[in-house]
Amino acid sequence: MSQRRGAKRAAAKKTIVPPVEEEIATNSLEEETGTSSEEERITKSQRNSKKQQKLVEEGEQRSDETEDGDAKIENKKGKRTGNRQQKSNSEPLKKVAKTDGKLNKTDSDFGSLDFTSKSKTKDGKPWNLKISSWNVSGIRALIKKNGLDFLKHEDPDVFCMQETKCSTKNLPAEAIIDGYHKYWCAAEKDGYSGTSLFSKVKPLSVTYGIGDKEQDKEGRTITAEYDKFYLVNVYVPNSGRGLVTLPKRLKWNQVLKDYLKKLDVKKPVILCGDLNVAHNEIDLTNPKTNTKNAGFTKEEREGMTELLEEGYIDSFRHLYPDKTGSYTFWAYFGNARAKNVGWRLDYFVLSERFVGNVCDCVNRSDVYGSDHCPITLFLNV
Amino acid sequence: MSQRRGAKRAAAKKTIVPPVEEEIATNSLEEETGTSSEEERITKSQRNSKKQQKLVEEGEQRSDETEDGDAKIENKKGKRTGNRQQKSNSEPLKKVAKTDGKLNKTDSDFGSLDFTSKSKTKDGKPWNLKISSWNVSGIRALIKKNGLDFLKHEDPDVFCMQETKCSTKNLPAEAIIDGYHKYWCAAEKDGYSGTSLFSKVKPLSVTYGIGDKEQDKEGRTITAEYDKFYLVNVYVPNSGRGLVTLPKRLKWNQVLKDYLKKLDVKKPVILCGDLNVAHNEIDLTNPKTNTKNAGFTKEEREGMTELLEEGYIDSFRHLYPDKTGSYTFWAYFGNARAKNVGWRLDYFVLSERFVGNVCDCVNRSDVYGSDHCPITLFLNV
DNA sequence: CTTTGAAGG
DNA sequence: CCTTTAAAG
Repeated sequence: MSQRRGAKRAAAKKTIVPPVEEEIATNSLEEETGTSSEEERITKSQRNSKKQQKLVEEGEQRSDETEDGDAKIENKKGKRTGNRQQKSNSEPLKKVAKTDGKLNKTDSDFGSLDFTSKSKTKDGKPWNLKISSWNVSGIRALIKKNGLDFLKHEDPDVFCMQETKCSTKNLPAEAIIDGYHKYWCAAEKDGYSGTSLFSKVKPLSVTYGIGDKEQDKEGRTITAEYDKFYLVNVYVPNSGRGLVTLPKRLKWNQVLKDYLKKLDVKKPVILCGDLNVAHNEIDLTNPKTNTKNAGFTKEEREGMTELLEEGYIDSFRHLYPDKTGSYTFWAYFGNARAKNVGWRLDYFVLSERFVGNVCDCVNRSDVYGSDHCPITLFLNV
Repeated sequence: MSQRRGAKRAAAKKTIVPPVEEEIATNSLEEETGTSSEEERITKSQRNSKKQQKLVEEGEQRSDETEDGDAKIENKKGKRTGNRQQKSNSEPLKKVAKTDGKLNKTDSDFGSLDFTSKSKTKDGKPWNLKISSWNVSGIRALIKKNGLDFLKHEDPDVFCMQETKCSTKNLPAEAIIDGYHKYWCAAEKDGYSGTSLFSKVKPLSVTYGIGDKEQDKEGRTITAEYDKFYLVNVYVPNSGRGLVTLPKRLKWNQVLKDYLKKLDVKKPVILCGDLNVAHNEIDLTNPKTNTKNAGFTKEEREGMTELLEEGYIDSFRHLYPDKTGSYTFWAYFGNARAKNVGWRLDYFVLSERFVGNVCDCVNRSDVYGSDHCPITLFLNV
């Protein structure tokens, strides 16, 4: 069953129009069926020039919402391979979270958290657009823990996920949140990586990947074009234990930088997601002992610096240059989260010329369900 | 923590002596340290002629019980391999069963079950020896479900397990049940197959395998020699989906038959365990639809027939020739157990000349925790 | 420590 | 459907 969304907004913002269709893509953007609406309409020709898009596929799938607003998706019977029964497409998850055996906290106390914000731009303009980003570390596990209840409370206009770890054909029905246009970008490899973007307003265009044949197999990037900016949702490759994939990661950094540069000449860019690097010593609890570990090597940190030098701002650090102990990731082991032994790996990085539009940027460290917490950006656009 | 055992015996039987040591073997029998006692003493020379025993191994391990009878075993720190933390040897299991998400029943209502028996031999002699056998489908999972509480209630003199799926070094402390001599036979492949034998009375000898180099890598057989008989605990190879391992299985049948023959010339044999075959149509719910499935092929059934023709008795069927609907295995899927759509795959097969010693043979179909249920043999010896 | 999928049942 | 492991984080 789809979630019912209890809107609860503090400041004024532009009206959101519900008419909706959904896009699910495994490393590719599928045809749209629904009609777009409102001011941010996009022409057919615009949408069809999907440069980065790669059409791979099997198991394609789409879902249109019903008139009463309840998400309903096709329920094809899974084909049998031998005796092994395959899960049907997007059935509700049958299992609930095994709260019993968990050693780490999984439940958020949403009732006691405050998601409101009266933040304004430097010029005093109130926020009217909210973007959230979350490395969910497996959307199916998150759903079992009721982690997507976050959306009921945060109610962002745009929601970006990383590490969904779910092929399109295995998406549970609970992932089809009502009221958003939904875009899925899965890795070729089942259960690995994967990103998703939910948007109340239909983007002018949505593309997948950063134009690198190899890297784009891993479902790491979704770009949504809006009237005033590009939003790029990324899950940057982890450099791995023993830094085995550091070379791949550094190459990715270069390709991403080039990719953003091309967008930035057209419109301001908002890059969000898990950048898999703590930029400076202030961005993690144990800088001294982690210089040889993935996420805090010299090379990764320099990559972040080089990116910013292209003309981007780390919005959180821009607003809170001296704030310590504010992280977005805590290892599952060692009771790290309870001790706030963490890393700031998730960012909203935006074009310098857009920084005047920023109202606030917060790390939702009290929201559980993953080893990362969500982050939220408040903008006036 | 080790289990405390609440003895509750209905009929008289010979006294059991507690002094205890333990043997844990990965495909091999380790040196004993404890002193054997009582009438069934075994000479050093006898014990050292372990013909079938194969000394492979790594990760050897032993445990001696403390004076107050509480099982205590060495707690070597797991060595680290890279960043990956290995579990320490035989620590108590930290996680409890995820009762939440289970679709199948896992808890036995021991309080309402009757494990007593007034059964007698044909000649009217009361039982004085009880042997239980259970394919536990993963001893660690069973323990999380408190499945070994079965022992507190059944309180057998000998307990045979199949599919322990646990290398010796990963055995949880809860597996070290007090009051038994314990023998473990694990497969070379971690988490696969594996058998165990617990005995209140120390066997005259214990050997592993059936004398086949290949087959004996899989930890499928433990033979315990007693004064009056041999007890052979087996986990017969499954023929697999699509019968891919049927040839291996048929070879196994031959080797086992030859192995038993050699024992049988010395003493009567009791073969117990998961024979992975439903012998006749009466032994499964759906004989018609399963003739091409592992466990009910012509070849497997004939293998069972050929074994019995060597001079053995299927004790359950001998006692209850027409009893229908009495099974020892139900597939986890399709709610099979609740519907009693099952198979009789677990047996006590014994030498014809020993059948006069049988008092009863029962399938404990109300004991949960595995896809098999325990079976229990009552004997007068 | 946790999430995936795979093999095996 | 369930239990194991391996790979990845």
